[in-house]
Amino acid sequence: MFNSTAPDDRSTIARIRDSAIERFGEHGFEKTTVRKIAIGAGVSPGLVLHHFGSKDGLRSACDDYVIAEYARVKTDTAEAANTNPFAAIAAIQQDSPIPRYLLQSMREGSPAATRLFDGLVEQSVRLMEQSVELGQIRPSENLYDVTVVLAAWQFGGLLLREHVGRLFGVEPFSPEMTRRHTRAVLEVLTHGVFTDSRYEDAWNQLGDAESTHDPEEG
Amino acid sequence: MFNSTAPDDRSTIARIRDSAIERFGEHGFEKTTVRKIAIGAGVSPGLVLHHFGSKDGLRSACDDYVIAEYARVKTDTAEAANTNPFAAIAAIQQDSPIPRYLLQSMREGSPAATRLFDGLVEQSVRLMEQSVELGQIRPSENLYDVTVVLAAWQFGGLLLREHVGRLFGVEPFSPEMTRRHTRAVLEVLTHGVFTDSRYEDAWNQLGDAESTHDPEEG
DNA sequence: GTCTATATAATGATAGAC
DNA sequence: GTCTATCATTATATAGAC
Repeated sequence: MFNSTAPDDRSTIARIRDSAIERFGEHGFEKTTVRKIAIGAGVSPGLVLHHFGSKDGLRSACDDYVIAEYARVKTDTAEAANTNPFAAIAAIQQDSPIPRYLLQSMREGSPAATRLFDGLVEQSVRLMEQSVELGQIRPSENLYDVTVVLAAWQFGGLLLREHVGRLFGVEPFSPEMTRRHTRAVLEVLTHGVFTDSRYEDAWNQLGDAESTHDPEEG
Repeated sequence: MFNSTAPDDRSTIARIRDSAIERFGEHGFEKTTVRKIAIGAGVSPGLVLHHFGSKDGLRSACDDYVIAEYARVKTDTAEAANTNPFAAIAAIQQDSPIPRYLLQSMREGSPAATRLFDGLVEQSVRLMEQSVELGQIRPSENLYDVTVVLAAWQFGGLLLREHVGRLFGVEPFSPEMTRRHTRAVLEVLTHGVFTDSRYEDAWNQLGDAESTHDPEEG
């Protein structure tokens, strides 16, 4: 899905960029050195800087490429995204360089992360609204907030997949992991976890009481 | 809650440790230098290494201290945790050095993060089981998996609070942020987001079909 | 315990030959 | 375009004086 380019016809610049994406995604920006990237691409360290100006320039080029590539794949699978509101980030869940890079960006808070997160939420909001009209998603007065929280949960869960895998006793990217994770997620998103609305009611009453005292807050 | 020690009676070692906790939590381990820690503690860089052996030794000492301190505070607020299953990590949600350090550890995947996450899940599992017996939490065949996922969501949402705050249009630690975030979370955990169980049913049927073919998987 | 001075290693970046 | 050689900086860590 993310490896459409054959290894032979890649230009030197493309090889450097791919080597950087792989290492930035695996070990993060700080711990990845220009030398290691050069070795991975089979070139000298000087050439890396010659082509991209600086390490930051290289990162920037990687950001652009990865986001464009992600958008391309996402468009290709748009049909699936339109039938299931949570399939939108399915492409990012697999264990390959581009999803890893995006997840690492999110972890490090790099500029690409903001673009990615905002873009995903924007799309999810549209899908949620459509799904409400189609009767698939429960209507809500706070649909936007709910969508943002769901997006944060999705990415956050991905960020902590090593921990989840460890506690499940399975490999973080194994089919077994996906199976159990999806089952638990669907259960919560279908039924919630509380037996009744006592916590929600208590919270709403708290908000009402506060706004009675001070309409500006609450 | 986390600043019970007066500034005057702190030993030099304690001041160095606190300076390190503050900077590791704020900018991460990699980007924090021994020099900056020394400046923050008002000592020379040499003294930092003299007392803790190495930067890694210092990190380890910070891990131990922070986890112990977190456990202490958590014990102090154990009553709250016993009445609401999601108050268990309330202490970590505030904007002070120890929670920030723990969150940063989680982000960087340091050893402390594993200890923290596992400990939190272990406690949450007990609370969930109690809450099911008390009729507050919906019974589930996959209660453990659900608990792990909820823990990952909680931490993950915290990790991405900058993004959530930006999309909410509020400061990441403001009362407004807490209000809207809690409201959205309670809504999802109370009602779920789907109008019916079509997705869950589809998934379960998929699992049944697979296990008919191969009982080892599915 | 605490400091200054320094060793040592690694990094991003540059210069110039080919 | 690509390399080798090198610079300047910065980092952790150590040695020894007080």
